[in-house]
Amino acid sequence: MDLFISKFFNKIDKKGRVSLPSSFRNVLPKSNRNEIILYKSIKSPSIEGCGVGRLKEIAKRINNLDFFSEDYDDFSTSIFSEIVTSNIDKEGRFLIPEDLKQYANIKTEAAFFGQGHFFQIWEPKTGLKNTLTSRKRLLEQKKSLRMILTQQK
Amino acid sequence: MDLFISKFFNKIDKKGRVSLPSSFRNVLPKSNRNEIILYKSIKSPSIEGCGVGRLKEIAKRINNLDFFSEDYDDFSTSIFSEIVTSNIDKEGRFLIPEDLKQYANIKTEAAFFGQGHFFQIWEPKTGLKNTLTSRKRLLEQKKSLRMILTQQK
DNA sequence: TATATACCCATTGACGCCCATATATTCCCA
DNA sequence: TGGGAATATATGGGCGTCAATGGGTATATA
Repeated sequence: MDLFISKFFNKIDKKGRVSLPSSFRNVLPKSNRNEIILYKSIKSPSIEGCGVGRLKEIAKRINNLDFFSEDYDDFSTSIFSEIVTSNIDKEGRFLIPEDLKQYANIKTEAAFFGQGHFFQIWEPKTGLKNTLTSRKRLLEQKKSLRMILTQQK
Repeated sequence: MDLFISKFFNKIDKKGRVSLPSSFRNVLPKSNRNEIILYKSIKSPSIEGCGVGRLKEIAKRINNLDFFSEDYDDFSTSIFSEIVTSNIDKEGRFLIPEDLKQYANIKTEAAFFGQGHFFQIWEPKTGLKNTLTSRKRLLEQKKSLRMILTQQK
């Protein structure tokens, strides 16, 4: 499986380490399994993460913008300076930078939610609450959801 | 990782030395890890820096501007004539020239912001303020930011 | 000679690597 | 097919290494 799916709840130890769920580790390319990138989610108080390969794609896209435009700086600043890399140790653990933990209000436990091509890290209670409201929103538009689910390609 | 990413806040000591963040040093080519170039940013009160190899890329981008426009001369002059080189010592530190420090209003601490193929050095508070306004501008065009971050190839 | 800069050494704290354990899962063989 | 062994995962902790920082001294340059 090459997608981040399912959810996991792991503890953060005294040193600040937390295990990246094993199934998530397996999504990372064999060529670079010991590094991930993390950044603040735009839409929610959570951290988003994925393999570094994605970053290179992003870099390429930004590089194609007009170098002397204001947009270039905005993208470049908001993305490159806000993204951090984190190394995964031999046991599959990594460190979440302090400011990101604060942003997501994460203290002693982290909830990992698969999102397909990336994943989110939440404070457990907040994350669970979010899945509920998220699902509720979907059910309120059940009709369109059914359309998507049953639609044939 | 071969990109300047994330942000770091380092102190400037009595001798004027400041550590180039370790991860930034690793971006510099192994062949020339003890020299960087610095110049005043055109768009903000900050210093931009990169490895000397990047000079060619800068030249190319300026060359792509309309040769007979006013911009051409202005950019060309403001950038090339202002570029300085700085040596990195054995401990990974370098000196920021006095006029550049003044331009960016840097006193005792420097904030390094990754920008992909180059980096910026800011007075910490000013730099943080800039990331906020920059992000705000982008959120006003949320769609385009999401495109860059989540778009699949 | 005075000032600036490079090299050397030292300190501190953070992080990576190694080893250990407990629990869960898979595998294998009788 | 049941049970035990091997394996994998999450978690805890010791310790060495490296990054950031401070300062002394030599060297160079004006």
